[in-house]
Amino acid sequence: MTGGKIRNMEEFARVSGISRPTVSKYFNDPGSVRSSTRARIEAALEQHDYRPNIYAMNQNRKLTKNVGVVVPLLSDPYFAEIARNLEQRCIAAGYRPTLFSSHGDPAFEVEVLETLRSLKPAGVLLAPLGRASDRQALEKFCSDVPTLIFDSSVDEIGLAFVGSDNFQFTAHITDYLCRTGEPPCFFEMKTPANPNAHRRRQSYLNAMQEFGHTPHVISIDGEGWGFEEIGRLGGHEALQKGSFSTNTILCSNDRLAIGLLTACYEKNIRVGRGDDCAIRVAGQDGHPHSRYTCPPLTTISHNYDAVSQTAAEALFTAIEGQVSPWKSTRLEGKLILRDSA
Amino acid sequence: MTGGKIRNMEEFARVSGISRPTVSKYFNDPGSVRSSTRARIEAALEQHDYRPNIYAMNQNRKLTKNVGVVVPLLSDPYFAEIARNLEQRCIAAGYRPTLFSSHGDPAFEVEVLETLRSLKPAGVLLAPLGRASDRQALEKFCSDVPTLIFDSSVDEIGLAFVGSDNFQFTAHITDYLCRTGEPPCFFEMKTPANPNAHRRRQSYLNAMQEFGHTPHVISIDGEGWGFEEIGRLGGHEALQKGSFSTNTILCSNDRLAIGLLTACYEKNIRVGRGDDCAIRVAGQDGHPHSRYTCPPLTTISHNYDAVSQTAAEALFTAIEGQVSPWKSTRLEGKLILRDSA
DNA sequence: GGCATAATTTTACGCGCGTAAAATTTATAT
DNA sequence: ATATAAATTTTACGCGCGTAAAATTATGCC
Repeated sequence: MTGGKIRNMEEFARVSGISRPTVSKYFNDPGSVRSSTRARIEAALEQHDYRPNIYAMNQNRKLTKNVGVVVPLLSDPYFAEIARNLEQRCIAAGYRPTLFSSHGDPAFEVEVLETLRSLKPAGVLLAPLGRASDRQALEKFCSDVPTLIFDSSVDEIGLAFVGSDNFQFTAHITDYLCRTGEPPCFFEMKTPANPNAHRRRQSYLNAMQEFGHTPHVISIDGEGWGFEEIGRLGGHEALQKGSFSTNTILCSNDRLAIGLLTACYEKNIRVGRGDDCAIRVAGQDGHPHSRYTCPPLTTISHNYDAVSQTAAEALFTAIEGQVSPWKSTRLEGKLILRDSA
Repeated sequence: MTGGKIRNMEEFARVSGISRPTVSKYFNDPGSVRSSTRARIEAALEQHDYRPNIYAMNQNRKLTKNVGVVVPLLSDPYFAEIARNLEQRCIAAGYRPTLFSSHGDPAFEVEVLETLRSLKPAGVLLAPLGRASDRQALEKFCSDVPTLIFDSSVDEIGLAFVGSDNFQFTAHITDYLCRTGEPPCFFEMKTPANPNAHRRRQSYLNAMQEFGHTPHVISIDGEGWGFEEIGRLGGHEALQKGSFSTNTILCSNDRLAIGLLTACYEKNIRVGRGDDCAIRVAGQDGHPHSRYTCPPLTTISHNYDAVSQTAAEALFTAIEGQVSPWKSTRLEGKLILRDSA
């Protein structure tokens, strides 16, 4: 960084001894210019640290390099983690990711999509709110912007869907619980925000039938995204009423389980698989926090890396021109055995 | 939304019967045009749902309406929560917030600032990584872009600093612990990422001296932002060695406390203030998760709302032209009594 | 060395809007 | 009604870059 400040691409082209259109081409795709030219531009870049004006760039480009990443609730570490993962993959692939959270609010989700639309992104990685989402708005957005849906599926919209195999999740952990103790009952929200919850319930019912056990589902009240509190309150009520039919409780997700663990603590009920424990509790998701609950939570974890890799690559492929029919990819989870079950 | 698609402001101006420069003025600041004109534009807006091209807008505007919000680690729900709060205040004030996480990495923090710079933001709300931050890069950025520092202070850079009063935090909770049981020892990281940790240790030492007790600090090893794991491992070691001099442990922050609680669980040590409990554990921060630990964590909470409101307003005031000398605002925290101490 | 091909340069235009200055209209006060 | 200030319109230019077409130059190959 020596020379005076470079004001625009014209000046930068002059100092690097290359024509402006070629410089423009370089910034659009460094591989599209001859390697000797690329070397000269990069040498000049070291001297002058010029960066093209992104507004002027994006105004005229047919396709920006922007990628939107939208999650339902960024304050949920699960989504924060997957968003971070996706963000890094976008950067690595030469895109400019922008992060958005719907904050659990369908109206805000629509606003986010509107904002996103005005960003003219090359593509969007969208984890919809689910049940509460404005289907029509989503559909319209997907028809305008190349959108890959992840985490939670809403019909067959967008380019494709990538997420976890919730049937496998619940079947697998139900199997584990049945083999190691009393068959589990299933603890869930009556009106879950996320459609994955329905698959999990169904998978639980299937698995129990297959194993020859009688299923038992406890559906608790509660609206919104405060799952821990919903789980805690629902747990208190269920414990009070004796709604749990066995000593083993499989929760629809980890955050619900975390709330239930708190309820158990508050009711002085010892959780775990030891002889001195009254009940076993398991979750589903492999939530970043699940390692640190007391007891640490047995759960079945998303394959964060594989989900984000598959999702990101599918989007990039589509952006770069490969058209392929809508497809749903569901990845298996991995059982994580800890002390709670 | 009736009429055909509007391509640009020219067309929109035509259908609304207003000149383009006035329409432009409206979008820049709706209050700057006569109310009758505003009404006509807004009527047209209902009919045609036109939105100005943000790239063309920002290219020419001297000052964009963009505001960057940068936190050290978005997967920490504490930062996610404060980021959400700030984001909403920006929107309410008519700005366009963009969220960034440094992901705990000083090199990435610098990259974020570079990205931000090319966004030509009107202002930035920045929570620095702290000790690991590239001071020079931060300082240079602050001299180019109106930046308000929050959460963790780095010298006297930027427009101002807004955060919590860590001295008050620790003094207050230390006082509480002393009054209700054995005086606490202090559990912290040897090389904390965040400078607030130093203030808290110092405040602990001051408070203990003032109350006439002998302070005792346990400084544990560990690098990075995986505080729970650091707290858990450090907790195991300290418990093993009998490093805790009293039955009461005040942790430098909630995440460390969460890890310590897990260690206690794993060592079968009962935590709480009941007669059957061996030790008391308290945290600091009012972390969103602290309600759901087992036992629920006694802590002293940031005033999230007040911090974000003060920070946001200070930035907006500065953006809108009010120059005022650098100032540090530190807000008091509120004690939250739960079962752990 | 000559040729086909690819890369680059030249030239020129346009994107959608901000903005400034002067002319004109409208609102407000006297 | 008239003067004055404020808002709006007209006109015109420029921002920094993408992009297209044609002309030129460089590269690889036999």
